[in-house]
Amino acid sequence: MSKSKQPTIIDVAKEAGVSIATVSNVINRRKVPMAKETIRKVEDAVNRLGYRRNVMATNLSRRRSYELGLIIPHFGGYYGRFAEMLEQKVHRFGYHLSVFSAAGMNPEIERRHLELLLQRRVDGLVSHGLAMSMDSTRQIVGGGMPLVIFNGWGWPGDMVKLAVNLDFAKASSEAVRHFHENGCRSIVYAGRRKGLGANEQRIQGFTAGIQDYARESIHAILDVDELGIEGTLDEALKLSGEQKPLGIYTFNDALAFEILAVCHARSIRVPEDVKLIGMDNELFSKASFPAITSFDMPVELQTSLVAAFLIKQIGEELDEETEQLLDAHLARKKDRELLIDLTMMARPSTANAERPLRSAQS
Amino acid sequence: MSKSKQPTIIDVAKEAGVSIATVSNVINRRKVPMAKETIRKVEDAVNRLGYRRNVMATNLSRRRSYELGLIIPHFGGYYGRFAEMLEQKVHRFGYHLSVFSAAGMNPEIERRHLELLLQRRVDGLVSHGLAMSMDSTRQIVGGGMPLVIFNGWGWPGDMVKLAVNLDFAKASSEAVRHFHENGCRSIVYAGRRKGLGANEQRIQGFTAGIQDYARESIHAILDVDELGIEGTLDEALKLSGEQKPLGIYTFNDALAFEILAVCHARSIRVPEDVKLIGMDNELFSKASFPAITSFDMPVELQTSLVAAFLIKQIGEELDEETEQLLDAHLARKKDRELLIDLTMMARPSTANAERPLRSAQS
DNA sequence: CTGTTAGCGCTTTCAT
DNA sequence: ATGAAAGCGCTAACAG
Repeated sequence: MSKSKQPTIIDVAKEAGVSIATVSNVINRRKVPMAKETIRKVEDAVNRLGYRRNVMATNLSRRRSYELGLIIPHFGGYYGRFAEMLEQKVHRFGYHLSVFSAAGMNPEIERRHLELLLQRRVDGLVSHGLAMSMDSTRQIVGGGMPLVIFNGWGWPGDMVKLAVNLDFAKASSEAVRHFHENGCRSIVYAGRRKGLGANEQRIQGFTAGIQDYARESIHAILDVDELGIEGTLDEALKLSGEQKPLGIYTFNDALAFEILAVCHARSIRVPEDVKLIGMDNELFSKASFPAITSFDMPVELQTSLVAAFLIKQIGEELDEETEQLLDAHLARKKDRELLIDLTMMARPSTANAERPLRSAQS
Repeated sequence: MSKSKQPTIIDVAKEAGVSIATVSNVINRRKVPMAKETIRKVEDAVNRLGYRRNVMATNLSRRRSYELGLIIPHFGGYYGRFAEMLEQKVHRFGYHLSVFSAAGMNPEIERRHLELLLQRRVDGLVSHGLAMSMDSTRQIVGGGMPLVIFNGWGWPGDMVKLAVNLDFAKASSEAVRHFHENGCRSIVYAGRRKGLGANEQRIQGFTAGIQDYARESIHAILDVDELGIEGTLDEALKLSGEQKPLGIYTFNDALAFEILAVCHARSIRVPEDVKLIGMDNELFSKASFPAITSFDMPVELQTSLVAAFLIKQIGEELDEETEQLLDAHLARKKDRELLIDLTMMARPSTANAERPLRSAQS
């Protein structure tokens, strides 16, 4: 047939008895007027030959890749869901999403992925706040690459146009209130230093929450990376003394879960003696015993906003609906940061005999 | 400076005062002899301009993409780890991996991803056994695309050259034995119909295990999709009658975990009354209370084999070490299927007062 | 409505 | 050791 394996646009043109320009036109469904008959002929030829356009040639010619890159720390839990949703969102605008996992923030792998993305000439980038180094970012953005960060704090305004962040601070404050309302007389935050910005947001919100709702309670901020699981629990217990019940708000569900296991092992009653609140609303927090109160992350909304903003920044038109959604949120952004509320899922781990559960259930 | 944004090889050539062919040569570190001075000049120019080669042009010219595609049902747990590891493996051979999640086996999304992969002219494909339809597969493989399946059963030999599968059947048989050795007098398998091939492998191994090790015990195969979690437990309990303890082997850890929660809620003692074995060795199975016995999946080995075979099929040379690894395993493949052993992680959920834990711990 | 043609940025003979 | 030139497959003016 032809030289290489797959048929090209030339083969199709020949088969259909038209020029390659015409083939290109019908393939791309351009707005140029074409004879119905011609369209049919071309489509027939395409099917007969099993023609499939070569994206590399297309993009080279168009000087656009219609590809967006996403860099996340790993594929698990929230990030995996985020990637999946974002892919769907950008697809609506005709873009494809290339997802890269930094394999646990390995900087070398991160650089490699970033480099590849750039060599691919992606039209835009979205990155988790921790996945990219300041250096890489500055260089890239300086080169004019549209970029939006999610869950990133402390980025200089000249580098990042917009960060779409989950409001961990607010959620943390709510966690304190929830503990307080459910009778906790001592409250601690068990954080992860390596959670970096996300951890700091929680600390900030926790502190504010204590001020606002539970100033008189015993409270503390503990570092699990330093104390270990058991050590953290020991310390919390020691601090609380007779001031029970003790509320422990953790960096994430995984941590809450581990603490719960230790409680079980030591016959510490949850929620009677210790109440637990996690973060992420992982499946196991719902299915554990007792089920753990947690915060649900509105991935749907977050990815919608990220996609909308990025697409717009690239210079594409948004549909009416998306435009409005974006505007509505952009209106209340402060300082290049868009905050998205988390939803508390109250569950038995914070139940109180005298009070029914409040907030969203599951 | 130049017309569009990014500098091209032409700009570099101009800057270095050489021809583009020369630039191409030094960039690709070809074996052709070049003057040291020339190399230096070119590299300087590259750095000065911040040149970054355009992959689309490169690939178009080479008529190869050096890109491999991976299709998985979703990014969670095992699959996410698989993707991450495979990416590293193929990178050693100079290939890049594009990962696509079929978003829970949505066939429309699957087709879209597949189509894109083909339009990108990937050099090879690896797919989860369930992620691709027979139709797509036949068409693609017929077109000469190298493909390797992992965890797929029942693929006709004309379509799939090799399937690299985890030996769920063997593991399931071991689970039965483990239950039996730890005193279970009734044993059930709680499966998921929608687990398809993977579920059938488990059923097959479970049945064989009963024959081999526990013929006299009460046993049954239950379908959780039909009975629900509670229903499954009820049924298992009813069947077992006075024949305690009851061993429940589940399709995966998530399921075991849910059953455990119900046991807690009903004050059924684990492992005294009910013993549990899961599959996947998820983090929460290790951290739950009691920790759940499970099977660890050797993702490292599996991805190594998948990568090695695929790369070889593409026609690339393997290094000595990889070649040997592949040969060693290929030697004991039967019928286009390569089986990989899982490792049991015995934990308290199957503990027996009279017997210490056996097998690998954690 | 359809065809001609000039690129897109890079690789790869083949000369020199 | 280096360069000229012919593509790779497709898009997008621009003519007709």
